[in-house]
Amino acid sequence: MASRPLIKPRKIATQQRSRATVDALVQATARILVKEGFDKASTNRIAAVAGVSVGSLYQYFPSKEALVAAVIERHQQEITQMVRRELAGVLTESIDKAVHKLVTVAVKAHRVDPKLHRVLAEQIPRVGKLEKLETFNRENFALFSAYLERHREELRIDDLGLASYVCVTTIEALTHNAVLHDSRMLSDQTMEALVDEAARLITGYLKK
Amino acid sequence: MASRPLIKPRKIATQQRSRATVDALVQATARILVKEGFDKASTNRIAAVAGVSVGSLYQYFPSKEALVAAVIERHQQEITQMVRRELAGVLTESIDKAVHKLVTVAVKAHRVDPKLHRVLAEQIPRVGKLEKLETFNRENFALFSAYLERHREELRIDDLGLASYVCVTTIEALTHNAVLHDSRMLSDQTMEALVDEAARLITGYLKK
Amino acid sequence: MASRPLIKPRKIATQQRSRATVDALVQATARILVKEGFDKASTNRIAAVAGVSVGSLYQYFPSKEALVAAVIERHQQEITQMVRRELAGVLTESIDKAVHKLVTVAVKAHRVDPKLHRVLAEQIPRVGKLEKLETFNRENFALFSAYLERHREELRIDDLGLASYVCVTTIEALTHNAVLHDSRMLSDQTMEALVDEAARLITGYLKK
Amino acid sequence: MASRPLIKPRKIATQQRSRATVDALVQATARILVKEGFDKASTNRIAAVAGVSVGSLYQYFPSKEALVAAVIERHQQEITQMVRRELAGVLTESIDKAVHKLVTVAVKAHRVDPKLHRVLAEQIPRVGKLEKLETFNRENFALFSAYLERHREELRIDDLGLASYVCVTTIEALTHNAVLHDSRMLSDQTMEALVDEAARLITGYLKK
DNA sequence: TATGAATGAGAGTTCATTCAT
DNA sequence: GATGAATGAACTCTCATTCAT
Repeated sequence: MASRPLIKPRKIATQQRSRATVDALVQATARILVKEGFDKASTNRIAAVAGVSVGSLYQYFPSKEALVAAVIERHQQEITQMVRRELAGVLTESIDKAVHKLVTVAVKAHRVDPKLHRVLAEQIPRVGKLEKLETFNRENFALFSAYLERHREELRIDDLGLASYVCVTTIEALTHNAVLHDSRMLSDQTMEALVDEAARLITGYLKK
Repeated sequence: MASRPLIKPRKIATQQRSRATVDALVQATARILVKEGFDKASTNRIAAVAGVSVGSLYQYFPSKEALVAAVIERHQQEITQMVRRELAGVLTESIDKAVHKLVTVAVKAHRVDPKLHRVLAEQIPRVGKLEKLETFNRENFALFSAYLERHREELRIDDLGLASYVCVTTIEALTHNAVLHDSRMLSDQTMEALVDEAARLITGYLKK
Repeated sequence: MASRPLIKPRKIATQQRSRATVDALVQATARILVKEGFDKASTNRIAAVAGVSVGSLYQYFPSKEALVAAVIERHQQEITQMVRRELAGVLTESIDKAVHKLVTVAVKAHRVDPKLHRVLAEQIPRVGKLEKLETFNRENFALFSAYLERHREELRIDDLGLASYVCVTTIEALTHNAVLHDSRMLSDQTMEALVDEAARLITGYLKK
Repeated sequence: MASRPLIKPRKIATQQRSRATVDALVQATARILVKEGFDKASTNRIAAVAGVSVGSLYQYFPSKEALVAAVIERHQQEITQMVRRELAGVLTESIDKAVHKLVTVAVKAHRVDPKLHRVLAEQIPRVGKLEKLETFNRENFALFSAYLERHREELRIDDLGLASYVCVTTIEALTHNAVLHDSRMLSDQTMEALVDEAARLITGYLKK
């Protein structure tokens, strides 16, 4: 994008190419997963869709598992970034607002790529190094703990870790199921209602 | 057709043998799933562990999928029976008691065969006719709705279906995760604490 | 059919039952072959359709091959009987008439059970003891030879065996193909034309 | 893309390897069919005999059926090429000569690979996309029709299609049976006699 | 004798992975 | 590096046949 000198180090060109190949592979994998399901996502097929050879695939990913892991990670990161963005400044907000925002963001997180999310959640066997898909847990657990810590005196909390666990797990479950399974039946209106209910559930639990 | 005392009809002998084979197969499947994971559960291996031939397997189960489905169903039924037993009479109990009981039962349900439950939840690709594992949903959803209906005036409920969804999903998620993932870290004491917290969460949500 | 004494020897009853079972099996085989093809004709399926157990099937037929052979033989015999009936007295007829009758009968023979005939001809691998399906050959070869012998002086024949071979093979081929493959396209009228042509072919060849 | 002398494009090297594999597979199939019959021609066995892996087999042939089809096609093409070569110029020849040549060629066609021809004709179930083996029909039907058309005035023909059908079918049947079944008994001398008889049969039928 | 549950060799096929080019 | 042909273990499933009841 910036003006470039006439000679670029080959290494960078190479790295760019590598990067492009890796991206293409991850994207192809995600695409096949969404469109045809895990069963159809063979390495040969992935390579073909990515426009590279199987050999190249194995140049960049040591196994099929690693490829799927990359898809999961990429998806996770997209979500994490979005959540971080949306939740900036939440620490200083009131409980009601904060919790409502949290739930809203959780819904939004599941809507980043719901089809992919569903496939990852339902079709990928959690075996080997393939971790559980955690939309709203790891990083957000910390965030939530921090919030609780900060507002501790306003809240009715004994065990902070336990409370965080309860809240984060609950929000994750409610929004995950709502978005990924019942979304056809759920109008935006009902979704709002659900968000409100979930917020009330958590708020009631936390407040003194 | 004539009365033949002392001699059992062949059909029963037959049914017994069949039944034994079917049982052996389902058990073998569950055992392999637990001990070695879904990947290792090939039809030949299952038959071998069951002590029958692959042919017999396919005499009773049209596909590998059907076998796994049978394992799921059997597990589901064990849980359902236990839940039914434990929850008899819950309809007439107070909210506090009822909800506490519900959460306690949910924990117990996940402890029926936690290893199997975990494999079923995490390693079985939800593809084809293989439904989601629902420990605490379908039948219990109805039960919960009935409870809420009955105690409606004592409660703060707008949308009964929505409230049921929120409660059932929440209890399921909290207990599922606690039992199946963090159980190593969770002492019985902490578990009790969790149950209390979950109960408080739900109770606070429902009460006026 | 005749009036029967009150007591029949059990052996006969048994024989009748056996006979009935055998018939049922052969019929079931033929039926499955016609309706679903050779691939679907497994011994278990045949037994089921015949209303007996696989065990019984093997009581009467040592192998699947034997069963198919029985179907072929039964079909062959039906044809042979029909041909014999229709061709009685042909020996004394004139060449024109005799040959025309022969061709007509050949067509009729292929129409005894054309669907079965086609399956037997096309789907049954001629392996082991399974012979070629010969509608119009073995017995009729002899008959034809006899005719030629008898009318030798009217005919232009060097090698009687060779002439028989030529005629019988030709008639068989022309009628077989016409009836079994092109019968949809062939109107009765065209069929008649074909019969006439075939007759002319053979007659021209035989006559001085 | 640039001209690269002395270096063959990779594609060709690749194509050569592929081609060799495909050839080996088709040859192996034919060999097994001839030597051991259709029953023994399993895909694994074919691959083994071809000196490649089953995986390679399925890289080039989508099914066992496709492999057999390839053998049939290859055989058919060999025959077709031979027939075309031998029959060049037949259109302008006299009836006697033309018909005699035709029959002679038909015999020769069946002698291209008689054992294979026999297996293909007798053991391959005509199921799915596997067509009838037609040594002397499709293309030659057209050729024969053309001949009759051209010589129509010299001949006694009403229905040209019908006449072609009669002649082609007859020649095919006579030579097929003679070469493939009775060839042990048939000396070259008898074979010549048969050819003469067949030619006389057809000629007599066509001539005015 | 009839039954049908049980057998198990073997079929066709797939696919993650390797490696010569 | 990139290619893609080749690999082959492993899988699901079938079916002619046997044999305990």
